[in-house]
Amino acid sequence: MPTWLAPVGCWTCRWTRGRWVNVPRVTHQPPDQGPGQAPTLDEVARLAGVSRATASRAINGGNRVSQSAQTAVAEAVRTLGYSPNPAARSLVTRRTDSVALVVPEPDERVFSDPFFVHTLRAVNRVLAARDLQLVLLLARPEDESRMLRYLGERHIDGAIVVSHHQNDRLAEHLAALGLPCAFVGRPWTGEDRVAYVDTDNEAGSRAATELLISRGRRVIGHVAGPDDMTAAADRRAGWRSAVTTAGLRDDLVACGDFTEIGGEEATRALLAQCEEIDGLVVASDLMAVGVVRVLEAAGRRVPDDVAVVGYDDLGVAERITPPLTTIRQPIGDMAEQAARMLLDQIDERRAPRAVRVVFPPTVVERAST
Amino acid sequence: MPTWLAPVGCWTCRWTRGRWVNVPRVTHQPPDQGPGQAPTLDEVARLAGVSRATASRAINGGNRVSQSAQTAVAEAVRTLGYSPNPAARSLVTRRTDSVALVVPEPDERVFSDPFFVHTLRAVNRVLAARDLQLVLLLARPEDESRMLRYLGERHIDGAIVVSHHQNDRLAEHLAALGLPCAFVGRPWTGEDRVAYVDTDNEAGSRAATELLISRGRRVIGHVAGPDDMTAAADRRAGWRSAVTTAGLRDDLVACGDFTEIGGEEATRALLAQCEEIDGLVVASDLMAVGVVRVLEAAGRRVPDDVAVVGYDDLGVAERITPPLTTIRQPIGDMAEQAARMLLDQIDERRAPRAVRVVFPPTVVERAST
DNA sequence: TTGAAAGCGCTACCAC
DNA sequence: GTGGTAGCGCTTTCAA
Repeated sequence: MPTWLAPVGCWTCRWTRGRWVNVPRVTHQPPDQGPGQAPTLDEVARLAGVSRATASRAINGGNRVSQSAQTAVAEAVRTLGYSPNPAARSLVTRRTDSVALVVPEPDERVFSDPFFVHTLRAVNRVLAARDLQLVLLLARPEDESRMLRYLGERHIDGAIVVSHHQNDRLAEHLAALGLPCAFVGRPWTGEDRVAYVDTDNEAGSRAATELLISRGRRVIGHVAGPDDMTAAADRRAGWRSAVTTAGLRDDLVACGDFTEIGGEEATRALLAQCEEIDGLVVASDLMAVGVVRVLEAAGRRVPDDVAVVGYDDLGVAERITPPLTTIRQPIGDMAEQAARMLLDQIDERRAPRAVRVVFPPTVVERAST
Repeated sequence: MPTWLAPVGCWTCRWTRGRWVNVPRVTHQPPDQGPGQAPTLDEVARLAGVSRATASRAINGGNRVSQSAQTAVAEAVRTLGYSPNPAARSLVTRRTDSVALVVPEPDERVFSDPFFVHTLRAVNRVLAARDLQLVLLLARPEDESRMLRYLGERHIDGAIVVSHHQNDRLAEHLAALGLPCAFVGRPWTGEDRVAYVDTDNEAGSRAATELLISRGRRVIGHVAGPDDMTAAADRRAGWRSAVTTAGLRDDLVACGDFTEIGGEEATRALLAQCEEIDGLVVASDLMAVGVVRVLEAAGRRVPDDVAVVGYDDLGVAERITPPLTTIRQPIGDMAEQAARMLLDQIDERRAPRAVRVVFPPTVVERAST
């Protein structure tokens, strides 16, 4: 704690008119009603003049409850300001009505990449419709075990996993737990034990490369994503397959980390390796931003000297100069699909089924090729 | 669902070598152990040859438990793969060991603004140390009631609220619920009923403006944040106070929404209103990025023709060209402090106390002034 | 140091 | 339709 910070609850240090002044803390202590003993179902029932069982039924959908009882309970609920205790409820229903979105990434990246935002929104949309609460589980490598413990304790009814890496054995762990789950992006291992959605990254990247080839480019490099993600590996494979088939160089690869900075560094490396590069297939639009920046700093015009294709098409691609040709993956649809697959498992109350759904990528041509 | 998408669980549609092929779904159904009846404390106790009470004590810190019982229980826990049922536990302890981070914002903004990332990380750091789980509650205006319900049901032990707006009466609601909470940023109303941390936004903005004045700028505009946030209002007040004191124009204000686009639009408006502007005080660095972009597009050099000061200093400011002079607020410290204030309340198990802590802003000079 | 037993607040079964 | 009642899995007295 900075030394100038007064002890909480006594003084406030305020910077006013160029100097520090101490201001006595303003405390307005409300009539200390404590943590306000919440009303229980019992009290509701009593007030409504019915039994606990009837009150419970009335509150949960009102099956086999008379109109009069229904309204009496509703009235009692309102006057008491009652809301059911979720712990008690899930103790008996064995459902928590919440679902985790597991993101095994250091949090910086999560928030800089539009990929996550889109996923999150789509998932949230599906869940909200079912009145399920989404719990975001950001697990940096160091507290992976904490996360696994949380999942194992069944705080949640199921999990959606995105951006999963090679060394987190999440798919196996979740399968072993028998916890309903769905992956966005093919897992490295255990892919036959869990449900997942993916796009055909290899085909997308191959299409990107073939586009450059058809435009007459002959020295085509690849800015790849992190080695430990399947999407990155597949995209690299797609590029390689296309350049090999065309009889072009297949050694011009540099790895980035799906960030702008990563794209910059990879491009510098590639340029140092080979000056004749006239095309670049980049594994994400965010990296492509860095790629273009470095190319222009190096005096190469895009697309005249070097044509660039990105991947994702989540908004950045069309905002930069020049607007980026890219491969679109339907993230929203994918995430929605994953959410629905999860709900299916939860509803059937059984171990995950290894369903997989693969979405098609689309080439989106703009000005960078 | 797109028409090309095969029914889940039957076929997978895969784009291979330029055309669509249907691939039969690969299903590996693990021996259906159902949702794997989790072991209970009872079974642990039986296996360890002790009573449930002793097992419970052994698991929760091991007070008043013999060494032998302790190890026997530990052993049983391990072989059974036991983990306590959180619902049952919190039913009796009346604690859920999780805390909400409430963000009443449409989710796009949350993820594009580094402010949130920094807050999130700081809060997470404090909570993880205490083994509390953070639940991110993103509440767009339309499902605010859903969020309030969630809070009212006591799924969580307390809440940290950031980026709170004028019309969500969160402070009152939380105070009324008697739910422990801490705000990051002064709430509009109910500020005498809840604990909060803030920076002295008015002083910071005044300092920014005075810096421009001391550099000889005489026509100083302000790109303000959304009207319904206290930080924006305070920063606007700081600018106004400084320009008025100096006898300068105080009508050159345009509102943005704390995004780059918002900054662009506001700048265009200001430029249209007055061509002689030679200084701009901008309420956030993110907006300042847009401001600089529009200024340069309009042929004004920064800082030669127009000097610009931002606000936040969370990384963007130093990365753009020219590096931005800005006002730094210690977000990390603020969020940490808020988290600690919340933990204090939770530990004392009583209604929130209206403690407030105000942090100082700092002028950081770079190349834009 | 231990264990029996009393709940925590709720749902769901079953007999009425 | 309704209400009594048996738990859900755990912690926490309290008496031994």
